Amino acid sequence: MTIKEALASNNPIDDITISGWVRTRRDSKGFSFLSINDGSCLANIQAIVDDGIPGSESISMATTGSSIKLTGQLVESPGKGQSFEIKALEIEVTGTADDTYPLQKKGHSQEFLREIAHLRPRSNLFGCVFRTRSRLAYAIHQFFQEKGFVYVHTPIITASDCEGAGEMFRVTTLDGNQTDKKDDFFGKPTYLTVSGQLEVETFACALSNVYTFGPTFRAENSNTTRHASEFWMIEPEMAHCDLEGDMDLAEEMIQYLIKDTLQHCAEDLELFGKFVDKGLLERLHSVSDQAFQRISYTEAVKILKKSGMEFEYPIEWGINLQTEHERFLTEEYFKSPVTVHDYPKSIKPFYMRINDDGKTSAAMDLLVPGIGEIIGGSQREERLDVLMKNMEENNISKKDYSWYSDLRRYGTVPHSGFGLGFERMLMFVTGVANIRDVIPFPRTPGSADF
RNA sequence: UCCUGCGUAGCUCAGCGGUAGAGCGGGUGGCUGUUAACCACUAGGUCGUUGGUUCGAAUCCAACCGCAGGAGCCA
Repeated sequence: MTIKEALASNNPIDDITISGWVRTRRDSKGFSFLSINDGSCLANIQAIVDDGIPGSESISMATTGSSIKLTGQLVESPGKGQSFEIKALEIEVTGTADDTYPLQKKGHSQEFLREIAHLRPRSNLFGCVFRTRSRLAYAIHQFFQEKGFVYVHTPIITASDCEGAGEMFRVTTLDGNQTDKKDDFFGKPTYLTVSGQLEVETFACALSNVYTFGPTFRAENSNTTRHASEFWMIEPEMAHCDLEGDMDLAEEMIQYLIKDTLQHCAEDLELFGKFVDKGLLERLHSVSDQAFQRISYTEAVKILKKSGMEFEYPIEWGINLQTEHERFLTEEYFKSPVTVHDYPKSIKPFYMRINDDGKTSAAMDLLVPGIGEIIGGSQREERLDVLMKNMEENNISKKDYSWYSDLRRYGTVPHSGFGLGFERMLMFVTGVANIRDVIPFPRTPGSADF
């Protein structure tokens, strides 16, 4: 039985077996108390082990970090702090942990725990983070599946080196002496994907509503709390959908995910609210209940200009919003998530649909307090002639991307989609400020341990 | 990649030119239905690395390495 199940019981249980890892042991003359955790939930279960029961001679080996198996009874606890506890009838120390075990009863810094990423899931904080991560992934599938979206697995190895964005990781079997790319495994240069969007568009133009959810790789040398070289991304793509519908879906999804987490990860969120981010629960409730703000890029620039704020980078129509601008909009001006739409076309990639004004693209970014951009999306250019012109202007090879323009050549439809950074969403939901602390084994420039 | 800060015991940190310290954790003993238990005793350190200044460097300077935060890029 898991500890979660045992603790959920309202009645004594005559015969119970639990297995887990010792968090603390408190010895008395004649008996010992153990706090045991198995990761099924945040809470530990307390066990009392009397001297003389089978296995009790090994109680001194049940140190912090060791693994044990207990058989006994679940009984009402005479002590304060827990309603039920286990009265052990038999104990077995499955695996010992000597005094080099790095986790202590006391709290550790997140920096230290990052260095022992193989043991940090045994800490309260990281147990909560990774249980929440699992539930959030499940909720994402549930959200799309309930709406009839089809889950598409786009390739991880790709020859599309474009989107204008991001440095890519080369995938190659060439050794140092071979230089001819024709000798490489795929006969041409290949990379790890930076986005499944272009490929998933082909499925949207067949199955209508689709989504991807998979790993994504960026070889950018970015060193921030919200960038990783390997992360997970969700990319829905909808046929017969314009930018308006795209923004509707993005906002509905964010609210759905927050509500789901509030409902199913209450115990974990309570810990985040207590130790990570005091305002977390209040913010999550307000975000899940209130309508999001929605403004055009042009309006955003006006607001920033009129704000009277001294920005390090003065805002001007035509340049991208800087982090400081985004933070001002979402954290100070609106104090809520903000969707900014219709950006200048010059700062957006070739596949985004050009608006009728000829100056802006049907693009949108969803900004949230504390993190900034959590979603980036657009309506795609569905007109063949306009797309070809965009490709020319952006120096995109028409030959390499003929399969992409074919979608406009054969039965083209208006379609839209966006990308949600999974870890950024998890950061928003948990209040954890560093992306390295919401990924089991984070990969960042200069660091790929474990 | 740029800017800033920080590397002292297993962990968190104090010391900031003159004999390396505390709390927690570990070990030993005691004690109690205990709750980050309590009490006593105890072990534990090339002060990130290399070089320089100085009679003398954990302390001042430089370079390098590592980590963190901010910026750019983005999700």
